[in-house]
Amino acid sequence: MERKQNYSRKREAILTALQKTKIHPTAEWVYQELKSEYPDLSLGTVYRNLRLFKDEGIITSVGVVDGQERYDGDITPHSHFVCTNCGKVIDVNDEFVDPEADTMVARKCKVKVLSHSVCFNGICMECLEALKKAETGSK
Amino acid sequence: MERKQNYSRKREAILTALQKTKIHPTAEWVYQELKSEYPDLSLGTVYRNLRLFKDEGIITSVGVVDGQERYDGDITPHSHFVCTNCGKVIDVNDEFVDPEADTMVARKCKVKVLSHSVCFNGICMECLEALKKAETGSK
DNA sequence: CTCCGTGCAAATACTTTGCAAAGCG
DNA sequence: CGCTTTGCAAAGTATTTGCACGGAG
Repeated sequence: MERKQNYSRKREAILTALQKTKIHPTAEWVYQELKSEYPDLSLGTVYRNLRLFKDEGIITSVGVVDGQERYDGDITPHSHFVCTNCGKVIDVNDEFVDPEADTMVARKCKVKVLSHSVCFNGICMECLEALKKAETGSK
Repeated sequence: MERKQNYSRKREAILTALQKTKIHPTAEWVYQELKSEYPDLSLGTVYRNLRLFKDEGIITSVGVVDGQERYDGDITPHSHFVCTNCGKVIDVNDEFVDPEADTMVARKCKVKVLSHSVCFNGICMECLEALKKAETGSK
């Protein structure tokens, strides 16, 4: 049973890369990240496996930011902050939603609620500083 | 020197179409909807104007569902439910987030929070029934 | 041999953009 | 007239898919 050699090494690596980072990467980022270690890795494989993981529920998606899907290897319940300026995604380690919300929505809308997500939008610290600098510089 | 834009019937129509519906449509839907009244309308114009409205803040986006952006002409604070089976988007007329959440996130993450959104995911009533029917039918 | 995972490239799907023409004021 | 808006089509970008090949059992 020691087919850890070549059995699904790339697949494993894709999952690990995703779980190791906190930047909520795009498929392209994962591809670039692993390219040096797996020079023959193809972008299609990354997409295929990310999709597979998502279907299996072992990873999740933050949604599409600036046209690219952002994946998250952390499936524990938490919220996200997305910078509308640079697209950065930051974890917010809190749940701001009423614990009864899912049930309430299910009853009121007559639907089956499987999950919910909270996303804050705004400007991250780095962009705030950069914008401030640009402003004072130009005026 | 007011920056008033030129009046445009098509632009007006695109906005009105969006505000009149509750289905949180795609650009394509808006295009199809207006095509009969404006036979020479082009999809590019729809995209251009939706983007314009969004930048102006007079419409908003629910996000990308199944690869297509879903727009919302209703900018009053409310939540959404998205059916993961058929992609339908339903308004949930409640705010489940702690009113202090934005401030808390801003302080904790050292960012500027401009807005937040809550999205519930699950199966809508129609899909539930269809799935149930298919199940009993096949067994 | 069979199966699964993959590289590669072509295909697809959605959205944006360049440009000339048309429209508003 | 100057400026905005549009149609059209081409371009651009992200993602998916078809197919044959390679490795493992």
